[in-house]
Amino acid sequence: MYDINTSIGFLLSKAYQRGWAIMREEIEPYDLTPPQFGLLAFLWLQDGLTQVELSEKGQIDRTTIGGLVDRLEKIGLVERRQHPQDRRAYKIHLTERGRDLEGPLVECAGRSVAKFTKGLNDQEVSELRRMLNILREEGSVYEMPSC
Amino acid sequence: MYDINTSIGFLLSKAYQRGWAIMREEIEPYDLTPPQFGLLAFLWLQDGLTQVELSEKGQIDRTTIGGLVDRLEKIGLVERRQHPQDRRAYKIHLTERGRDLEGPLVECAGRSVAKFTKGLNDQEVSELRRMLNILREEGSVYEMPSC
DNA sequence: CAGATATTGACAGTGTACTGACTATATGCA
DNA sequence: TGCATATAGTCAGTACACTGTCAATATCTG
Repeated sequence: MYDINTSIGFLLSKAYQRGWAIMREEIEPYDLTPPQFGLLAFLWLQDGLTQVELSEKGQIDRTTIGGLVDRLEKIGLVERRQHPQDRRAYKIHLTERGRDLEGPLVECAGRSVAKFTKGLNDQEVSELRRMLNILREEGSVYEMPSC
Repeated sequence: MYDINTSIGFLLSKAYQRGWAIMREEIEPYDLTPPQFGLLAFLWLQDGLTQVELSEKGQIDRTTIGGLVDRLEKIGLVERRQHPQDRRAYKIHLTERGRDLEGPLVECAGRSVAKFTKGLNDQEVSELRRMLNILREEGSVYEMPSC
């Protein structure tokens, strides 16, 4: 008999939802959601990416990026600037406020992860990270690593 | 420096999305989505639950259940029946077709998990299941197990 | 029994995620 | 150069997932 309660997919979705909710609560004071935080985090690593570049790095659909940028632009954390070489594209830039938020938001993220993984020790978290990294890949990355 | 690419939350969301997409593709012929499959799976275990009961078992918001039931009802896999003791509530029942789909859909689920976890061995999958079970809990379950 | 309180489900609104179609612009090739 | 093709971003549509609110109905308490 099939018991969904032990299904990997079901457990994954519930763990994901709990993590999302914990993070959401932590960054609530900044009026942000976890995906919005994620997009900011990619810009902290490298500013001035186009929406397609953000989409590729973040493995997020193009149309979803559009909405995320809209909302972050509205609250003044990023801005769209014309791409100098490509008139179809925008370059997404952090505003000063967007840059300044890196410190406090990274602290929020730290607290969220701590709360979320309270039931696991450090070695288990590393192991989890390793397995999730395998699961998120399309497979092709590992199928022909040396060709 | 904060690198979101190694963040548990980020990896979790990407693994979840890939799992969702694989399952979606597998059950596409039945015009179902993974959450709809999940709801059916709870009814295969126990038919005739109310929306609140489904919501609790599946850890899904009440309002989300409403929409899922709407869609499953529309394609004729479940039906709402009046609760005999409580005029506020419905009992959600599988139709014959909803029951008959258990076999083929469980096979789809098996294929999906196999494809999804191809990069992990059986022992790793067990370990993953154990960790996800810890992560999805609110914590309170384990804080006072014997009080 | 009557009034306070809780519960069931619906609805509106927001945000994420994806599909498919579309416009505008770049690019590659004959 | 000029046409076919590809790419960047948007929009419309669908489905989750959650919040907050509301009406109808149960239940608890005095």
